[in-house]
Amino acid sequence: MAEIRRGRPRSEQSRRAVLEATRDLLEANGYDKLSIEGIAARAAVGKQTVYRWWASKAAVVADAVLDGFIPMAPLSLADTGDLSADLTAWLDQVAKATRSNAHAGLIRALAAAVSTDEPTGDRLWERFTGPDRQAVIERLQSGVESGQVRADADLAVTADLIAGVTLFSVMARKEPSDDFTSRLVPILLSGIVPRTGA
Amino acid sequence: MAEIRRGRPRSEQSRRAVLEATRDLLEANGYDKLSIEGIAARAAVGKQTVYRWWASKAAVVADAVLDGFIPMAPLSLADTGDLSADLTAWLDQVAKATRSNAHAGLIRALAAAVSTDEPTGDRLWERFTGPDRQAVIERLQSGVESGQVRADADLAVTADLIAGVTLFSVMARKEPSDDFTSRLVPILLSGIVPRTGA
Amino acid sequence: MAEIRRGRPRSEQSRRAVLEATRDLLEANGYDKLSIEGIAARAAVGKQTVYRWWASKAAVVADAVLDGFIPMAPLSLADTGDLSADLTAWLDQVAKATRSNAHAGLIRALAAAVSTDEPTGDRLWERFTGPDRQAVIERLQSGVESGQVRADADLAVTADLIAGVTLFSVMARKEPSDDFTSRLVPILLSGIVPRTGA
Amino acid sequence: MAEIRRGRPRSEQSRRAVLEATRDLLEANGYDKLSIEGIAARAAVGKQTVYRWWASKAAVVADAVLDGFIPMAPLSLADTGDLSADLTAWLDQVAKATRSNAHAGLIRALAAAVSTDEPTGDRLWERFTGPDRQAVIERLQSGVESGQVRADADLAVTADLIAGVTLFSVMARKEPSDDFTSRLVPILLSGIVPRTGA
DNA sequence: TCGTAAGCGAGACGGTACGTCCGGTCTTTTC
DNA sequence: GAAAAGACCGGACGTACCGTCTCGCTTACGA
Repeated sequence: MAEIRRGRPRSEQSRRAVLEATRDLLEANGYDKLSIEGIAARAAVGKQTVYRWWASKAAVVADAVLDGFIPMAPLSLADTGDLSADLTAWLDQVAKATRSNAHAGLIRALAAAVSTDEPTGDRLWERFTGPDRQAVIERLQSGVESGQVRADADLAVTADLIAGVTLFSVMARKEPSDDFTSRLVPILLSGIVPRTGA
Repeated sequence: MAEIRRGRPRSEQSRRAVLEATRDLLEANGYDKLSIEGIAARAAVGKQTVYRWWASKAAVVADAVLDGFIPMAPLSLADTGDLSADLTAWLDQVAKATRSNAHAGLIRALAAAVSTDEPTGDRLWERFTGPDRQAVIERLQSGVESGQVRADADLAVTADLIAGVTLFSVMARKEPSDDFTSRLVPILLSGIVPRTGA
Repeated sequence: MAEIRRGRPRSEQSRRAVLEATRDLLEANGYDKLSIEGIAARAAVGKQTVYRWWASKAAVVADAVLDGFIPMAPLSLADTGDLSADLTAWLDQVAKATRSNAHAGLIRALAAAVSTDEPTGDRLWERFTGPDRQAVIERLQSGVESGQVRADADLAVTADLIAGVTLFSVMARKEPSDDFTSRLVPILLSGIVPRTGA
Repeated sequence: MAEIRRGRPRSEQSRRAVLEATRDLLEANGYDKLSIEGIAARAAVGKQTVYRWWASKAAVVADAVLDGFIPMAPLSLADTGDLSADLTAWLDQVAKATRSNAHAGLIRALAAAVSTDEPTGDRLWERFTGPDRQAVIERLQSGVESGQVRADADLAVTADLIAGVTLFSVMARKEPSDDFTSRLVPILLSGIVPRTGA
């Protein structure tokens, strides 16, 4: 069942070195000053070794992110029972994280990467936005069970709204007004709370 | 008031040639295969002439967009009196426009440009997202006057939600489900319609 | 007496494959587009197998020549008793052979190889020029015995003159004048014929 | 009449720097460790500047030789009236020069260059062997006038013999026997001296 | 009307990075 | 222990652009 490979096996050490170099250089200089040549040099690895395993700069960055070399702090979406408070707290966390220069730059870098390299972009995008989106959906689902969200609410669309507005404000480099989150949550929730009227 | 300039005045013909070349090459090969060298060559213009008037590739692209050399079809947000129908129609238009390969590529290109060049990016972003955002806000305001939207509704946040979810789906390269728009509008509206309950 | 070797014996088949690949590629692309990597690939042989047995590109080429994979037609220097006619005939043969594109290229390749790799170059040079040089000396010696060449003639120097002028005209890519050979032989002979004067 | 050149003119300083770097590196490491990359680096010149003006490594070397950056000591062929003595002296000079490691390496380098790059090779070869060959022919011609060489002697073929045997001994890396020159000259001369016999 | 001050196309300059090829070496499994 | 396979580091290849710098040539304005 296992694929039998002949010849010298891939060096795990080189793989790590490349990914670590990518992380360091990305932090230091940003995505578009990142170069394969520079990565190889810092990793003390032949350029060919990079080209052998990754198709593009975006692909290297994607692996660096996906394999956890570039820590994108996982933001926990608590479930205290109070959906509004939980969402507000989480969005404040997100706002804070994305406004930090390091992360905002990285996110824009990933946006550029996504723009440039289709297949890798897709993989990166999915892995990058997927888990958080899933967490949001699950929290909303929990809200359904506790009666804070009505049963037929469109959770997926709501999650996309949240992801979208977050992306938008990062890309726009907007200094968010302090109350942006607190203004946002009610609007989001009003789409999914149990109907109050007749 | 007007700055008096000595010496030979700037050639309008060269300016047009550069912007047209940019448009053609951007359409043909995409943003990151676009090069100043290539633009100058196709415009039959000295490289220095480009560098004299524009600070970066993103700046040239921005001018090409802003001066209408790259036609971003202006999408009209009608005011028929039925806010829900108007928004749905407009979002369908947007969805169609942004899914066309040409426009989606351009949008992602602009996203990359925004990521890369801060001051130009801001100008580009504002001019690019501003008018549509303004149109949405005005239509919502008209809804306030007609009583379809409550007076204290947070129009700006709602407009950002719309812009965000649109950007998000373009970047994600998602083929939108046919009913995405029709699922989206009720959620958006529920945040701003007059309160039905007590 | 014979060296007893342990382990798997050297593969004669690989040796032949390498030498044949060398011959083919040398014919096709010339000496300096020849690469060890290319030889190994065409011979379906590991690179290491080449490196195990040959020290350099020149060494492989040398073996290919010496083992007859690259046919350098052996030119026969007849002994009809007429030294002048024999030498003329032989030099005409040599001229014809060396002027053919295939052989001229090969000879220049060998010259380059000799320049590059000292020990192999020497071996190659000796084996390559030696036999013909020896044949010339023997024919001249036979001339001594028949009285056409005087006893104290300097046969070695004469042979070097012949080899030199041949190499020179190949390297110079000169199209030889038709009568070059017939002009050359009298001069060569005049240095070694029996003295006519007092 | 004069070619009107537009744009920035070629930098003479860069040209000199390249040729000087070539000379230095060639002396230091020999022809096949010479690299365009290395030349450009040492000359503090962009690689493209080298590629813009020279087609190959051989071409750079050729220009370096032809423009006198690589001094090939011009060997003077005196005319004392004694042809035999003059030739012997000159050949001793040549032997000494070509046996010095620096020169022998360079000559073999040029041979390799000639082998590799046809048009440049031809130019190089002609300029390199031409003047000496011409000097020999003129000295022989002078011998004709003084009666030491007979009028119908084949001076061109004799000059080729001399050049050939010189090239041959350099390529063969032969340590020349001390008396090689003194054995060579009589043979060469016997082909062209006035006939002594009937 | 003439000089001085830009702007212009052209194109060479020193550089950086590209993506590829090859040189030698090393490390597997297979024979 | 040799062989095929194939990854490793290193380094040069030749190309594409970067942003800068001269050139000779307009094209304006002000003295």
